[in-house]
Amino acid sequence: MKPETLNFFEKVYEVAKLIPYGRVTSYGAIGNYLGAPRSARMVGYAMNGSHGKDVPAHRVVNRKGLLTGKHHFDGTNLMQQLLESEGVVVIENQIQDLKTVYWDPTKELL
DNA sequence: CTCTTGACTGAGG
DNA sequence: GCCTCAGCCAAGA
Repeated sequence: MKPETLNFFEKVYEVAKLIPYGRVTSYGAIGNYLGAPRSARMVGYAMNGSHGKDVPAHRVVNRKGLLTGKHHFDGTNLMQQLLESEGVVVIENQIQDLKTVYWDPTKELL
């Protein structure tokens, strides 16, 4: 049995918790930090189970800065509202100045 | 076991 | 910069 697979979900949660206030990152960045740059979809899949945990899933978006996971939140604009509350400018599910608020764990956290 | 789906990404036109 | 195609891994039916 490969414990790494089981840790994968937990690792995703840990990294998500490490995201600084007012910053966002991409699924691929987290996956890359975990050593699985090709498992970006799995990161999103893992986030699917982040409900009920202290994981700021609203800070995790795709590489385009698009809030693709907003449909998984209760409200229709909850995810966007949370980000804007942290100082992140979001328009129509699209993060503005992405490179400014972008946070790469492999560069910033390393 | 096989097929489908998904909170993705990179490459090509 | 935008659109489309293919690759990727895991879970559910």
